[in-house]
Amino acid sequence: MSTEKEGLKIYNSLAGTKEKFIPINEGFVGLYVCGPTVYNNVHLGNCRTFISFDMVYRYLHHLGFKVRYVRNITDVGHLVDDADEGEDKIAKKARLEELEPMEIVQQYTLDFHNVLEKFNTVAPNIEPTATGHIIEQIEMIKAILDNGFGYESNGSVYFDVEKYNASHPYGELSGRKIEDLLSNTRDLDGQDEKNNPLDFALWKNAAEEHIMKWPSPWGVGFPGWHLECSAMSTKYLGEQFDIHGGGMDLKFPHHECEIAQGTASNGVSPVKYWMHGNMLTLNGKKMSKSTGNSILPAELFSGNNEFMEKPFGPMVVRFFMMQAHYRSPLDFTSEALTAAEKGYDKLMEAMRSLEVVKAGEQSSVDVKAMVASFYEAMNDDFNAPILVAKLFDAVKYINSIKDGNQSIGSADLQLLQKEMNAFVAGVLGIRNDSSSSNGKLNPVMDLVLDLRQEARANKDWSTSDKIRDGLANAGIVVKDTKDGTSWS
RNA sequence: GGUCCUGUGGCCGAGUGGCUAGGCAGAGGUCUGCAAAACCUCGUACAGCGGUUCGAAUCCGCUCGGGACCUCCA
Repeated sequence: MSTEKEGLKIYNSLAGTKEKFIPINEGFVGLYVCGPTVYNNVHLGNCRTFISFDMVYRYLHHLGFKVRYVRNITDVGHLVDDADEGEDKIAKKARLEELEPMEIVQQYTLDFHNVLEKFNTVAPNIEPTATGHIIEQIEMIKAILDNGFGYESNGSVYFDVEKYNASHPYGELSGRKIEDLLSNTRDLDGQDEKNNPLDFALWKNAAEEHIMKWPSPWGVGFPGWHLECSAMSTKYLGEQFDIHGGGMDLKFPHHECEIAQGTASNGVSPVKYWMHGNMLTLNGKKMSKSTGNSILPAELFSGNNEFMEKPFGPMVVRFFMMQAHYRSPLDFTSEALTAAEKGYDKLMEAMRSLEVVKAGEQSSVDVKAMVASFYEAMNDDFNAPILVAKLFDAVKYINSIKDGNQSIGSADLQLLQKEMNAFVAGVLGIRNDSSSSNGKLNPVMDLVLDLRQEARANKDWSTSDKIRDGLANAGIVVKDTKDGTSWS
């Protein structure tokens, strides 16, 4: 396993190229992923990012790294827009629904966990909330002020981008130049507090009627959005850690600001490898609630939506996502999902066959090379679609063994079983969702198929077909193979 | 308007300067009482136009189309 660990390459957004992954502390990985702002149900686009980084986490873990995986919950500070009176997203939703802000937070945090559980994602090791780290955020602001990269204005504190840029490149992650940013700045009302439109809030002064507010050295207020990730990643992963992930749309300004905040407070760039997942589109267009072009996971699973011809299970959706690279855009259509569903069924069927297939004298295929190709694919910047292709090579091999056209030695069979399970269930996070594991149904099916077998032995085709058609109507497919009859 | 990404066979999607992933769909075949499944065979695709090269879909330029960010967004 250690040799595979050496070969991992990661596309680093900061460098714009694939780089060999060298952890700061050998054998350990610090991984931070920007979590959701819990003011609404997560939609499928949000889920893609979390599923992508779940795969990243799973593979790192599989390689034998001890990973500390931190993913935050944003429950304060995320403003609706950038104007000074911009409303907090949580507070706005609370006002609209006449609920306490923390009721909103609770409701949508539960929804988020529930949905991710359905997608079989592994829970992060630490899931900190912004409201739980106000003190850490205040401390970080102090450090930034002490180092001369921030200023106070009317009870708010802003980050001085221009001053920072004089000594550090602001925009290095997103490839922006401060001059371009300045010339493109849109006029927003009520930005008198800032020295410069590019400056971003570290602490915002809160008005009397504001519900979510805390005392600070600068008065009563609440923390800026970008700050929470910096404060919490520093607290749990250190001033500099290995991997920071998030959606592409967070690259600017959010991640750019995190680099600036970390550097301004701690003196070091906070992250070694920046990873960005690409967007999920629906019928060719970006998912967006405002235009109605979005779909919630629950609507997808139930089939209660206007976009899909039928319901799709979470594992089919996950498999579909794994067939595309995390850095590529992916388009979600009914047709593509239907195709993915068949591929998923085929893979699951082969996984079952792999458990019952018999070992022979020797292998007709180089199984070690096959397994090596799994690692090779994933080591190349987590190339899950290539891995899936390689897994289907194995599927073909397994089916051929079953048909007696190929053979496998017992040591190789054990190896293949172990690695296939590790990659399908462990790394890709794909589990068998089919109903065939229903314990109560199994003895009934054994009986029914036994009766059908008797009829077939007597060449009583009308009876055997009646059973088969009846089962088909109930959604159960019967397959006659050389080794007997199976169903699913 | 600015910055950047992208355009692959019927569909979805990898990848590479020359050795032509994979899934789904389609055609033919083997097996089967018939099906289903499985297996075998079949598609010479890389937006368009130029250029570099012995050779490009892969590099460069332009044109057209799609997308992201620049303002909240996974």
